[in-house]
Amino acid sequence: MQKISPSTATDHLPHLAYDSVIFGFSGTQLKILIMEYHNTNIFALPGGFVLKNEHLNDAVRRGLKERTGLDNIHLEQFYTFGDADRNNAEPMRTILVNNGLSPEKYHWMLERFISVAYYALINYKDVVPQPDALSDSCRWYPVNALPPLMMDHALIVEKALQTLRDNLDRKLARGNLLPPKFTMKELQQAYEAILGTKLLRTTFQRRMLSLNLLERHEKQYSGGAHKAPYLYSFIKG
Amino acid sequence: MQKISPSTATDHLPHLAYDSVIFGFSGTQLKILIMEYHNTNIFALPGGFVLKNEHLNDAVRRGLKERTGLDNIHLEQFYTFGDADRNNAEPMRTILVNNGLSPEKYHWMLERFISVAYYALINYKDVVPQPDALSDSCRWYPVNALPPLMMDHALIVEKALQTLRDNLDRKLARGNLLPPKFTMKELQQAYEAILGTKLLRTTFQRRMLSLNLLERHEKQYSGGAHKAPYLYSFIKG
DNA sequence: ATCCTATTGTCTCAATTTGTGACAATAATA
DNA sequence: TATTATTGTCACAAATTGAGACAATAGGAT
Repeated sequence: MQKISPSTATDHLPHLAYDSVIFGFSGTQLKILIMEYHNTNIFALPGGFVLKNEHLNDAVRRGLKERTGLDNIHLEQFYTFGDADRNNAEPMRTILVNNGLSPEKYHWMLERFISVAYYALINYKDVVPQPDALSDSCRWYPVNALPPLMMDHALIVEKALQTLRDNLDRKLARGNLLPPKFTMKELQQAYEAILGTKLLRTTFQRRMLSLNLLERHEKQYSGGAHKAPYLYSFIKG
Repeated sequence: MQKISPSTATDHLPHLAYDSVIFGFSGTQLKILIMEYHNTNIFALPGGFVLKNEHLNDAVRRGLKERTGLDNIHLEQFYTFGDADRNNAEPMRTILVNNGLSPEKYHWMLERFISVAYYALINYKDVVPQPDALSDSCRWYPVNALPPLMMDHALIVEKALQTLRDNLDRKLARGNLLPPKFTMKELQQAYEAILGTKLLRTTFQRRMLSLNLLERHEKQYSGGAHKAPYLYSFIKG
C-alpha cells in the first residue's frame, strides 16, 4: 500500500497505484515483504503512487528504495489489475482514522485504483525493512504462510509466482535472490522453493552448467564434514 | 488510439488508456489492425479509454467490439507503458483540428497517458474493420510492413510479438488466429509467421500431436492434385 | 482409363538430451 | 587413521528430436 503525505492529492496521478511483490530467499524458504499498518491489523503489499511527471518505472524504484533502502534492483512489471471495484475505502478509512488523519481530506485515496504490479528478486540478507509513516511493520513472510492480505493482494502474489515460474532461468539470473556467489546446492534450493518441486541433483547441475549463465569460482570451505563445493555467480549480460 | 465523444472528459478515468494489438493471419502473413486518422496521415493502434465504473478488461473488449464487430475474443494483457512523456499532444491536436474540434475543449486528451496494452488473436476472415468517427481507415498491415506509428506504438507492437512468441502453443490454442478447423500445414504456417523461422514438417507434426491440444476431424478435399490433409481443431478447455 | 505430380501421413534410424544411479574425491570429526 | 556427509563427474538407459525415406492419395494431363 501507499505512503501518505498531505501533498499527495495534487502531486499524483489519480486512480493509479502500483504494488510490488518483493521476493527474498532464506535457507529453503521463499519469502515476501508484507506491510502491516499501524494499529490496524491490515496487511498489504508495499505500493505507492506515481507523480504527475514521473516515469511509472521510476515511481516503483523510488518506493522500493524508501521501504528497503535498496537501489539498483531489477524490477519486472507483470500485470495491471483494473477491476472497477478495486478501492481501499474500508481499510483506508480505518488506517486514516487510526493515524489521526481525516478521511475527508484524503478522499481521493478511497476511490477506485488501477494498480500496476511489479516483482523483484532481492537478497534477503541485504534488507532491513523500514516501516514507513503509517506502518508499524514491514516484514518477511514465507509465501506459503502469508497473513490475510487486503483487497486483491493475495491474487497479485499468486500471479507474481506464476509469472516467476516460467522462464525462471533468465529471471533468476537477472535478479538478486541469491548472494553474488553461491553454491550449486543453494541455487537448486532456490529453484525448488520457487517451483514448489524437488529436482534431481545431477540433472539440475548438468542443466545449469549447460545454460552458460554461470561462472565458476574458488571452492567454499563450508565447515561441513565433506568435500567443499564450488562457488558460482551469474554472468551478467 | 481513442474514440472521441464530447462527454469523454467527465466519464473516463484521466491519464489512463489502453492500446490493442490485434493479430490476424492470412495465407502466410501475420497482420495487425492499424488505424489511420481522417485527413492526418497519423497511424496508431486501436485503443481507447476506461469508464469510471468499468472494468479495465471490459473497456478493452468494448473497444474491440466497436472496431471489429467481434465479440467473445480472448484478449491478453501483456504490458503497461508508463513513461512520463507519453502524450498525444501534437498528433491529437492535428486530429482534433482536422475534424473541426477544439483542442481547448479536449485538453484532457493532450496530457500524459499511461497505457495498458493487450493483444488478441482473431480470425482474419471474420473481420470487416469499421473505421470510427475520427478515422478514415482501420486496416490490416503485415507485421513486417507497418506504416510509421505514432508515439511508442511500434514499441508496443514489438513487445506484443515478443510476448506472443513464448509459450506460443498455449496462446494459439486459446486464440482464434486460425479458423475453427484447419490443416496441419496452415497451423505450421501460422507458427512460422509468428516465430519468423522455418520449421521441419515431420518434427512439427509430431510435436503438435504430442501436445494433446488438437482434435482430428474429417479430411479436406482441397482441390489440389495430391492427398487430402486432415482437418484439426483445438480442444478448448 | 492411365500416368504424372505435389502433398500428406507415417516410419525409421541417427543424434541429442534427459533420467538415474554409481563412484571416487574430499573436509571435517571421532 | 577411519568414518561420514557431501560433491563433482562419469556411465548407461530412456526419451525426445532431427532428417530423410516411402507409400498413399487427389487431382490434372495424356
